[in-house]
Amino acid sequence: MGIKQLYQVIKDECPDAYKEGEIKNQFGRKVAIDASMSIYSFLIAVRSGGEMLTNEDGETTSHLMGMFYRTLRIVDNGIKPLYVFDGAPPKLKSGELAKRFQRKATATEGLEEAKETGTAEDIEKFSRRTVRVTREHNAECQRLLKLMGIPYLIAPTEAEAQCAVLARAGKVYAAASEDMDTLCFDSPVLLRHLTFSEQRKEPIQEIFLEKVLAGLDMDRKQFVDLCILLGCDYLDPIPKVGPHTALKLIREYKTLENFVEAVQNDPKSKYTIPEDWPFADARELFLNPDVRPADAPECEFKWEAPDIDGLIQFLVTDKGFSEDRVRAGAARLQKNLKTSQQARLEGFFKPIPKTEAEIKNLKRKNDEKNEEKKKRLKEEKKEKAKAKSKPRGGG
DNA sequence: CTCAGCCA
DNA sequence: TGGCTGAGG
Repeated sequence: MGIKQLYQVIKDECPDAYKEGEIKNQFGRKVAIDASMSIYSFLIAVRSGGEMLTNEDGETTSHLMGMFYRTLRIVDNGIKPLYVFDGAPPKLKSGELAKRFQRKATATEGLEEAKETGTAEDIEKFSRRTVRVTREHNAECQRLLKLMGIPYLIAPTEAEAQCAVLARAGKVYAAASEDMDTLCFDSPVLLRHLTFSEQRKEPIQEIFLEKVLAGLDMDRKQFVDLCILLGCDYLDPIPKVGPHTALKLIREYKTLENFVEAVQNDPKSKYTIPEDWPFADARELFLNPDVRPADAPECEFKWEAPDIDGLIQFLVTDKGFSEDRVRAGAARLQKNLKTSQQARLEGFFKPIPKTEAEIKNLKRKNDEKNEEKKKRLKEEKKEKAKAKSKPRGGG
């Protein structure tokens, strides 16, 4: 889910706050990945004939397939992934969870109905909506990662928030997520489309929080308020408030307190605050999430050699994977561990010293690029507006 | 989802 | 090489 429309706002308001590029540019970087979110998407996407993959005993293997091959691909690109699992859900989120549960219940009813009367596509559609990540999925993926030599940690509550802490502390370069929420948790850098960029033609987006804040001319608190207005996972959206209005409202009222008060004091206001709208709680969740500090012993992690025999036992013997493929995968892990050691020895990760003149030159080039980007976006916008504008409005 | 194999 | 398709478990 995430913050609806936030990317659009950033694109419009602060074009220098993000970069788009290839996965190769991420070589040598450590990134924190929300494991539970990934598992969810594997359960939905890794299917054959609409059904999840299973071993002979009927145990689901989609999550292991996805986790195994995606991690290999990331590692092949010289990226060092650290997976972060969700802990307990935060209290406020239980409201949202209840809603999801309800959706799941209705989807299950729908599934029964679809099985009676519907087409194969209907059945498939409903079956995808009922997906839930279980304790077992998480535990099995943790076992897999351990065998692959890939580090992971379990967050006290939300993985996204923990990823952000690690990025903020410099333990990883960025939090990798599709979810724009990560910026609200104060991750300095957010990587989007890290994985599906190669297969599809989409570029990797690299979003820089500092530049977002500068571009919007907001402090973090205002930014979080903006995101809540745009619509977050925790709260119902306010009708009639889209990206444009949300921005305008925060600029005008500065805080959600002021805005809500203004609406409630104005019987003719065109906005309606939902019945149960604990925005201060939601804000608190973003500003002070329950996380492990980055220097806690639980946040220690390192990349190790894969346990090949263990992988064969787990994936081949227990889960029915092809031995050749698993061995080939393990070899890729070993090979990349070596190349990254080599790169370190050769000083790849050391910052390259720059003279004053070089720095100045880089800055100038950067500014030029940003100007170009701004211009280009402006023109795109103009053309869009032209295409939209009606022949005559009257007046 | 990713991989492997095939074909332009 | 790169896009497409079917298999993977």
